[in-house]
Amino acid sequence: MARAKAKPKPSADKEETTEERIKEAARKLFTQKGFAATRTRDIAEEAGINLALLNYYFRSKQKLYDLVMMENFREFIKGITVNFTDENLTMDQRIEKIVAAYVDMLTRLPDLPMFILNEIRGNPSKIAARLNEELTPMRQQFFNRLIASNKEGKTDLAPFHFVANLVGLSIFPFIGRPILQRVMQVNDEQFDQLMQERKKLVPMWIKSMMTPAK
Amino acid sequence: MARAKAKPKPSADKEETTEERIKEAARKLFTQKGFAATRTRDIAEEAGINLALLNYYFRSKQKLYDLVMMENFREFIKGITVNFTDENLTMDQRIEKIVAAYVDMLTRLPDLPMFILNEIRGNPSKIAARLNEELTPMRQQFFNRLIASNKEGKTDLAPFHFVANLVGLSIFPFIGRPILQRVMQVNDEQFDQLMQERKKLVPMWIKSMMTPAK
DNA sequence: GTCTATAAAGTGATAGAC
DNA sequence: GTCTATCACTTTATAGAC
Repeated sequence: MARAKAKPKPSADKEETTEERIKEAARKLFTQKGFAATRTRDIAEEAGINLALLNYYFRSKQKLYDLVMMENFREFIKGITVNFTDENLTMDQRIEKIVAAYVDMLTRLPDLPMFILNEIRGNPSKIAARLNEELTPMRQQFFNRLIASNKEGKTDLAPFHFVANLVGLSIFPFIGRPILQRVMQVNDEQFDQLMQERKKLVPMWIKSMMTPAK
Repeated sequence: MARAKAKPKPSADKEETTEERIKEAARKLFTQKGFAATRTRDIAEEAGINLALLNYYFRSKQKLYDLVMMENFREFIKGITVNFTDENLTMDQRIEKIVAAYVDMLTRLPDLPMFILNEIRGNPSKIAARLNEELTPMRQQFFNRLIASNKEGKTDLAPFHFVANLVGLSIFPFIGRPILQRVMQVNDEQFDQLMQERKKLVPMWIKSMMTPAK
């Protein structure tokens, strides 16, 4: 959303443009602290540029935030949607892929889920449209497959509980990470190790939930 | 933390004092939108009083926030701690009580978990002290009991996974409620019904995790 | 494109009348 | 105790020089 690009800096390969530097600084701070708690001055400082440049490239704080927010949002649901479009997988394989995708993404971007959840809480309708737009085609596929799975007598779990459990078991440890690590006295390295374990454990647990021992 | 109490309003039973009205208005907005996004003017309006009164009763926005935050925090961990101090319960009964306590509390106070999680993310050290203080005695009891449970051959689940699963399955549906309700097309009444179901389902699932079918 | 300086608006907090 | 009016400071955004 830059106004002009007189000198797009055709310099070295790895060097990023000023516009990108600002956007990435904004993403870091917005994602960490939210819209209200982030000052444009902090973004400028983080990007190593002057405050005026921020308004030169992006018209306003709000515009910059909206841009970052939409990109974050797309990143967040990417991992989920991809693994539902592959027709050649069994339900069990799909579950394994989804859990692994979540664990990998959240290990990379630990602040993303809180950002998304806060954003949705603050602007239910704003995000809602985009959310429906992105997920609706997948939802139909998902329901059909779950119903088929039910017909085979594999489970009688309500779809809501199934999704809540799958997503909760995958995402919650990252959301509650600060509390969990402290209470359970686990360091960063151990935490990552435990999350890797969960790639195998969560699908196993999900399966055992569907066919309860009792 | 009122400065003066010249006229404590000795009026009718149900009528609340101005100080309480302000605090409850502050709790509502702070819990919903966080510290930075909440303006003292909004709190005053929500409480139906003038802005100056807020500073009369509570010295500053920060002081008022700290007060609300500590009370929220205490409320949040109350449900957990209570059910660990009762010596006359089996581990299974304890789990049932914890899940039920969470579901009931979060049905009443749906914004509490996000508030706590945001607060901890923003001020790791500030909360950390109080968190340790409140939970340390319980943690030792918990570990001992879980180890005892392991010795009986009931489970070999790592304590971290056990806690992450128990808390995640109980709390996550409330945290992800806006997304879950939309994606799964569940209305408010159905949601409450599903949460009541989980009071029985979650303990069952936790048990089945400990003795995997495979 | 990038900067300095400054306008314009927002927000927390207080003084002082009642 | 409660209000109105206002100060003091912060923060976003823009104007204009380079």
